[in-house]
Amino acid sequence: MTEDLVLGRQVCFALYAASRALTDVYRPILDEHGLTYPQYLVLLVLWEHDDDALTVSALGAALRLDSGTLSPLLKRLEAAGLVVRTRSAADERRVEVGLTGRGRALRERMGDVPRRVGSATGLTEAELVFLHGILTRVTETIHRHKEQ
Amino acid sequence: MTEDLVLGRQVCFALYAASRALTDVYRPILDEHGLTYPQYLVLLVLWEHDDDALTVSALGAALRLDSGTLSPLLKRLEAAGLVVRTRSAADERRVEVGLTGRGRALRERMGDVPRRVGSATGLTEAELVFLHGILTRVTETIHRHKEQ
DNA sequence: GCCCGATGAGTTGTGCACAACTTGATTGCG
DNA sequence: CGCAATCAAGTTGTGCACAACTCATCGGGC
Repeated sequence: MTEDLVLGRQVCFALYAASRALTDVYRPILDEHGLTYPQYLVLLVLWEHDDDALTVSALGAALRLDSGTLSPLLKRLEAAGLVVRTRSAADERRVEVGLTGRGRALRERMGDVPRRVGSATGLTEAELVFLHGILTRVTETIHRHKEQ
Repeated sequence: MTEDLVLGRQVCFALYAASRALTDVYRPILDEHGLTYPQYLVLLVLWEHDDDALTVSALGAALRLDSGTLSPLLKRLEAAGLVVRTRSAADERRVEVGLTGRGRALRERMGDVPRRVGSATGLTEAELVFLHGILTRVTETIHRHKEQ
C-alpha cells in the first residue's frame, strides 16, 4: 500500500524528469534554427495541415495550449518571419495562422530532427510504440476525468 | 522510415502532453495546501531525508534542477514557513535547507495525495511499473549521452 | 432590430525552467 | 604562503504554462 504510493509518485516524477530531459535533447538542435520546443510543435501542426491556415483555437486544441500561451508565442514566430496572423474576414473574432515561404521551407531543413532526437532516447521501436500508447491513454483518461 | 519519424515525434509530444496533464491533476489537490508541483517535489525529497538538512545542490541533483530554479522556489517555501535556509558554518558557500515543524507536519496531512493522483491516471499497477521503468531509462540514457 | 449569453483572442500576473552571469568562499598547486 | 581555478548560491533575462480577466464579435431568441 505504502509502496504503491511511493511508486505512484515516482512515476509522476519520472514523467516530469523525462519530459524535461527530452526537451534538453531538442534544445541545441532547435537552437540551430532559432526555435524553442513549443514553437517547433506549433510548426509541426501547421506543416501537417500544409496550406490550410489554422485558427489559434485549433492550434490550441491540437497542442492543448490556451491563447494565453499561444498568443505571445505566435507573435514571436511572426516576428521571426515563419508565420502570418490574419483576422478572419468571415468571423472577426478568429485569427488565422498560416505559414510563410520561410516557414514552409524550414520543414525540409528540419527533416532530420526526429531521427536525431529519437536516437538519443536509446529506445527500440517497440518500446516507443508501447510508451506512446500508455502516455496517450494517461493523457486522455485525465482529460476525460476533468470534463466530468 | 517516415513513419518512424512521425511516431518519434508523437512520442515526444505524448510525453510533453502527459506531463502537463498530470500536473493538471496535481494542481487543485496541491492548491489546497498552497503548493505548486515543483514545491511539492522539493518537500518529498526533504521528507525522504527526514531530519537531515540538504544543500541546494543536493536538492538540485535529486530533482535535476539548478540554483536558478531552486533559489526563488526555496525562498517562497521559506516565506510559507515550511523550510528554513541556513548558511553552512563549515562551508560558507553552502546553504542547508531543512524542514520546519509546519513543513514536517504537512507530510501527514498530504499522505493521501499520491493515491488521489494515481487513481486519476487510470493505469494498473503493472502499467505504472512498466512506465516507470521506460521513463527512468530514457532520462538516464539522455543524461549519460550528455556527459560525453 | 435588439439584447444577452457565448465565443475567440489577447493581456496581466505568478511561477517554473534554463542560460549566462555575478559574488563570495574554498581548494589545490607551485 | 599566495593565488588561480573551482565551486555554491544567487541574480537577471527570456520563454513557456496557466489562471483570471478584458474586449470585441458573433448568434439565437424575442
